[in-house]
Amino acid sequence: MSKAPRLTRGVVSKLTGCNLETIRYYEQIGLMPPPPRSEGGHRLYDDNLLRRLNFIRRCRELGFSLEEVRGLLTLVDGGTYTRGEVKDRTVAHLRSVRSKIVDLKVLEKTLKEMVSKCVGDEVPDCPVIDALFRNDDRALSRSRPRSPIQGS
Amino acid sequence: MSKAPRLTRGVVSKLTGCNLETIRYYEQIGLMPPPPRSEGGHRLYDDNLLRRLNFIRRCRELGFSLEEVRGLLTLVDGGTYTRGEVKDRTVAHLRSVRSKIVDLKVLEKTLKEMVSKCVGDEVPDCPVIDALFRNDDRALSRSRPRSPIQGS
DNA sequence: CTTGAACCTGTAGGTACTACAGAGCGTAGG
DNA sequence: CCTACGCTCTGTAGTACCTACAGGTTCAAG
Repeated sequence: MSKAPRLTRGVVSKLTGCNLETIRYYEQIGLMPPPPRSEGGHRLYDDNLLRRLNFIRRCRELGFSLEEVRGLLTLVDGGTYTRGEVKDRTVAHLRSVRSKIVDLKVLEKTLKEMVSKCVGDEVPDCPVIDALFRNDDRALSRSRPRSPIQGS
Repeated sequence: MSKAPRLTRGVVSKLTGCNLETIRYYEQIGLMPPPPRSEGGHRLYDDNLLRRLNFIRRCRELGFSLEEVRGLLTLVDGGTYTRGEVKDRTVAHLRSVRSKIVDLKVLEKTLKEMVSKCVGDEVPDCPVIDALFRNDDRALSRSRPRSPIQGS
């Protein structure tokens, strides 16, 4: 029998890549529920909480603000929303997710081209991104998320 | 003949969706070069600067930290890097871009399923994201960007 | 030439972490 | 059982990245 490792804050931090202190912060602001504690008061997480934290962390890395993440989590948690509200919010999130995918694919394409050009002898002092991300249609309809991810 | 609109800070702000003050901030920290000024000292941008700001803004929305954006811009600006450095950095960026795309696609799929379930009568108080983003292979190799986008 | 919107600078405030100090818990080794 | 050392606890201060405001100047429409 493999013994299950105690999911303490430090372990969870390593497993998720989330900074140790940030875990406590997310609990403070109510993104993570307060976990059960040991006799002596140490936090003890479980798989559900681990997945939740993973979800939060990845959303942050994808440029969603804490409030947006909260919104997504509330959808999942089954909050006090009506059918219509849930659907509207989900559709809105879906739109912004798709917009991000589009932008990332453009960036991917550009970087890929840069790499292939770098095979040659010279740094192709490329004005590539100049051609990129011109100011297109979406200018006035952009979603403007607020989100930092400070790193360790 | 269509008259070209003067690209003042306010106009640029509206065109890019970037907060008025943030434009000045990016100039302060050297992400945007100081633009030419009018007689009276007002900033006057051009298409290049507009594209650059657009690029920065979108990168931020995609969860890249300011330092990562700076890195990307330096590649483009043709900095003082050697061939090898340029390539290594580009490949690294490419990897993180692809990782983001993967995550976003998972999220897209989940949200899509939620929407389709919302057609019915009930809010399907879905534990969907529970199954999502489990703690997979990448746990220890994650890139941990720092990035906020505060909103308007 | 007036007048109000847009811009200027400097500075203070806000969000989202991140690090530190000083004390307590927990467990492996003796 | 006891010690020792690492991990965790709390509160608080500091950092990164904006965002808003105050008090004054410029610009352009009328």
